[in-house]
Amino acid sequence: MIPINKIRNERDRVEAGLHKKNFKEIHLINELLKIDDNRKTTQRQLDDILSRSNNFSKSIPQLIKEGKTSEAEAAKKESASLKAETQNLSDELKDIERKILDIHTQIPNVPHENVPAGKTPEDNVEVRNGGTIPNLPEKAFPHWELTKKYDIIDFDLGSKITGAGFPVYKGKGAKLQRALIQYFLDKAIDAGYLEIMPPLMVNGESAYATGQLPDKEGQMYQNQDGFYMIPTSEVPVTNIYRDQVISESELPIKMTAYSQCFRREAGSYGKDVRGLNRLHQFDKVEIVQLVKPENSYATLDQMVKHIENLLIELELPYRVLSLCGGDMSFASAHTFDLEVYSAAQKRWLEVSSASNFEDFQANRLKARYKNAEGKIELCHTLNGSALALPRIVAALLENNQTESGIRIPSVLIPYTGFEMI
RNA sequence: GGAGAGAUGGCAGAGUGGUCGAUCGCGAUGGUCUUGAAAACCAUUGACUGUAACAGGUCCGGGGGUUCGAAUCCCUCUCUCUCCGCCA
Repeated sequence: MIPINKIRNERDRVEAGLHKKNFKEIHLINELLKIDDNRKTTQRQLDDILSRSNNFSKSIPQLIKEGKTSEAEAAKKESASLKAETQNLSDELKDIERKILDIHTQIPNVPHENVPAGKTPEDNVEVRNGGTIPNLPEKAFPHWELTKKYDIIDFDLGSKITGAGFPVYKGKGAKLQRALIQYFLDKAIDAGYLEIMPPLMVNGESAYATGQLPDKEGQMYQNQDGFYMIPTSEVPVTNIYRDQVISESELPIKMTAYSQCFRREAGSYGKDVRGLNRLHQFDKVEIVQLVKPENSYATLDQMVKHIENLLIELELPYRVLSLCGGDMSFASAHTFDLEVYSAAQKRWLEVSSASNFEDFQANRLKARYKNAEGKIELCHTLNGSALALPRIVAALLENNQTESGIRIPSVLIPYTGFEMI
């Protein structure tokens, strides 16, 4: 949520930004500010009555001590009748606060000024690319055939055991998963991230704090205890700092986590979901940072470079996209997507998304720090996939296929223990 | 799952109906002293809301109740600890 004071003080900039994000309900800004004004006046009325009631209450012990029983009784009556007056006001206030929250949670974050304008993925801007797209022979196989040919990932078996989108990794397929996870974690740890192994289920408060609730409820699996299976480790990891005030010297906080991720992906269909392209359960290594506001964009660049370097070392052709306003997620102020080219499918696959949420997520999380002057401010939060496995595997299998098998990039060989599948 | 005990400021830990937003200690910050540091001593030190700044209001795990007044009494939920049961 955008801090309300920010909306108040920089209203033009906020509205222009929301427009860029293709947000249709700009009128909500006006409603929010109006109802917040209402909140303040109601709060003041209530506080005033409470204050008077408190004064009567406080005088009672003294009056009793002095033996002024009838005056004490009168004070009790005064206080009680004032208290009765507060009932309506405090109900009203609760109602107002509910409305504020309801409106507030519908307003997305404001994009950074460098975010390109646009509404659809076609409007995203390629900022750079790297690697070379391999020239595969005409009869090159898409990964879902390669996985069958070498018997390394079994989609049908997963369907039998659970359902579509829950593949079974076997033999070298399983080893390749572990190798990638280990490699990604090692690189993140080398870059100064603290490894976290979080719970794979979270409660509603956590899901709310990072913004999965209320709008993305349908995307998560929920169990009979009301817990949600995490769609990304961003949720539990970022929630470590929920309701925390940390000291400035602790920043930046850098955390990385491997986890399996669970997404219902209701409504997906067709070639987009074939093979490894879209799964209900998948593996991902995530990087998360909490930083001082003035450093957050330098941090975003640094995170994108980190992810990019992984793709370079894996020898995959990639491109970095700056997402346009309309294609960015609700909470993001600036997002870079990294895509790799899957040579047999002849398409780009998103393998990472790195975002700066500025103070939007921190405001909901209440993740704050105390600066040098002792003032409490919101942190900026960022996260990125480094990396999500399935599409990396898809591209590796397709791009590296040869007559004699699938070549493992050299950086992974120490982890896999084999050079070919 | 059953029985009992508990949850208070960064930590530790008092407080069982009336100036308690909360004693003391540790920690942290500033200062004195010192070449510097340690020690010692002095001072400051919870959050949210609100105001131009004061004032005011709210918060003692969450929610509700009793009362003029609740950290303190009652109900409820969550979590932690001890014992029993079950178990990778």
